[in-house]
Amino acid sequence: MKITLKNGNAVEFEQPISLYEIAKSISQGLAREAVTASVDGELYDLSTVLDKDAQVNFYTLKDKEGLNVYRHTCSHVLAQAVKTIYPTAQLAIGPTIENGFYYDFDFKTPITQDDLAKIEEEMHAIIKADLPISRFELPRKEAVNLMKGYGESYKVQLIEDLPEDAHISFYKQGAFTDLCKGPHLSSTGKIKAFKLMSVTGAYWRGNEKNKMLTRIYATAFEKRSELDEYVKLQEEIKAKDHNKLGRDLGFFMTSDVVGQGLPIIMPKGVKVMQTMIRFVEDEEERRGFIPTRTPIMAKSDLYKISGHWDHYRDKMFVIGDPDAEGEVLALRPMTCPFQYQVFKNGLKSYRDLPARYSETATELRNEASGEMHGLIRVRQFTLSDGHIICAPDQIESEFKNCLDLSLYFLKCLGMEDDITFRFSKRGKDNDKYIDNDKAWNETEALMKKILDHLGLDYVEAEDEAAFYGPKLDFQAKNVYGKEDTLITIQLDFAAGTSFEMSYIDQDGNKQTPFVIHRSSIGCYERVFAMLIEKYAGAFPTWLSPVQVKILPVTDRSLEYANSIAASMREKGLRIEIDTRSEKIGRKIRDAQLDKVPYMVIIGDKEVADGTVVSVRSRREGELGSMSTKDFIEKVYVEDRDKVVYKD
RNA sequence: GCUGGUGUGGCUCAAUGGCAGAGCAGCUGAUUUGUAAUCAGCAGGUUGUAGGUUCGACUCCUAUCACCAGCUCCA
Repeated sequence: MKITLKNGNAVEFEQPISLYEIAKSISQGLAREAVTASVDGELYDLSTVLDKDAQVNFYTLKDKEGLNVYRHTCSHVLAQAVKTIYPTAQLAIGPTIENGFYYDFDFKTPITQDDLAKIEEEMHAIIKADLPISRFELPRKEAVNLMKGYGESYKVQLIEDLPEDAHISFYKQGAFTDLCKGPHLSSTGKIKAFKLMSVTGAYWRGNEKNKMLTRIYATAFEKRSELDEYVKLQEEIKAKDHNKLGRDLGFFMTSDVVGQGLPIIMPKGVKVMQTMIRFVEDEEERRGFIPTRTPIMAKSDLYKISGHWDHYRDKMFVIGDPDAEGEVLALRPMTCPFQYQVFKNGLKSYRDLPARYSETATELRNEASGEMHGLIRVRQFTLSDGHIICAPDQIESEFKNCLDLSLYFLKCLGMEDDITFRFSKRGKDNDKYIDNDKAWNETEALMKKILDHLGLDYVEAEDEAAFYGPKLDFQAKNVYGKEDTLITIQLDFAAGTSFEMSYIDQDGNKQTPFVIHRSSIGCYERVFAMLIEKYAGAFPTWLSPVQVKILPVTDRSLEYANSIAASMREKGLRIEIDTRSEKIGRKIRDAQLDKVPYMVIIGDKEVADGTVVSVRSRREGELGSMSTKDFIEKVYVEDRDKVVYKD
């Protein structure tokens, strides 16, 4: 039989032979280091015996495949330790994830973070015992019986979902057996470095109607040093968390008496958001958008037409008792139906199309109490919202314009490489979507055509669409790797009809327009949060709340410092002067910690000269002396041209 | 909403049933200083909130609010 390797070389064997022996025949080093191998694309234990021609790739802990096997074995060690300490706990699932693994348990009495040390200790004992790990298979019925015998009802459910004729594999180490597809390491002693990270809740099968289980998150690495490095990295990441840093830098705060999901943006944060908002509004105007200013609440009638009342009433803040007589108002969760009213005011001609409406809109959504997170998920937010009402033959070019606009903003923020595209489509078995197969199929096909024309690199996602149509989502990850939608462009086949919008075409016939929902830069709170993390609070000059801090060395230079500040403010730059009677080193330190892009030191030398300033950059340190005029111009240009640092 | 954790001055943290404390920040004074922390003094707390247990509660119990992690959700 012929075994072909990754490098194209082939090895011949007379007899059936295990993957481990094959590795050994190639190199002792490989046999020592390999932890798994793929055979014709599928991963197997090294103990697997081959008896026919195959393509074989070996993987070590340097490979993602190998590391995953290692971590998955560690998850079995965790499960075994838990079963040893808590024999009544039941096992659910224990997969690997990015950077580690988890295991879900059903504990009879809940455990806490403090119990992790005890579990870790038991895991060390299991590793020290170096139990050999062996695989065996059973037919479905026997597999069910085995797991029933162990009292593992979740495992029984998992097996029962497998096909009738499936041969079900188990892995055994010592007295512990777990249902598992594998592959695994050959013994528990091969685990060198692991750490239990946290204990949280998680629904069985990810369904909130099911029981909540206890999930233990953990990670494992080949070497202790790698684990330490990972833990250290996690701490560095934490330092960038907008929810901490944003508060420390005075960008926002929360208050117990104000309420959940209602952050208060502090003066410095306002400055950053205002800078973005002004920029976005000006650029939108340049690109043909018409600004609107619509109410933040409306009668429930409006939302009934749009369909939101039926779909999302529980997520809306309703004013007045919906079941009583009289008017019921609701705070707006979106701007769409308000802007449709603008379009409906007066008869529209095809010459009025496309009608591009935009608004910096305050919106309110009653998110579930556990969903709020810093500035990323809040109950009141500011959306760069907008709707384009257009003729069907304008959809593609308008869609492209929206995409161009958002990409331009992302570029100015330095975030263009931080986003991925998601083509969000309808879910087939979800009744939240408007029931119109024909319209869905046509609109999704249209969107796909547009995206492909644009040559956009996107992933398709089922069951992520809006209830009225498919959308293109711009996805961004926060500092912990959690993904959120930043910007979205949506096609809506329903609003034209439901809101009875119309325009008169060239032939004098009444036509129903098409609607594109879109956001320029998304929700300002969210993009602000992402930016805080991206720049670790040290914004590019154009976004910095304070762009230059003027530091007089002594009181003698105060007057000159004030005159420089005045001429800089004249240019529209944001300036502060540190007039405290502190030493210059102290003033520099404080300005640096406040992440101000430029410090200008004014001492007797500068006063005597009268034309120069001494400049220090937050990023590059001391820049030396330059003419006041040149420095002001430098900062002004960085501000005007939206200069973004690429470190 | 669910599971778990946390809540002590503006911030970081002490005080494990027995007098609420420190550093930084703040204020006042002195100092007038050249590229990451000058010195001294002063002031600041109903320990998230409301109940309860106790001779006595930051500490124990109950409820509630907020924050954090995760799950679920996210027009």
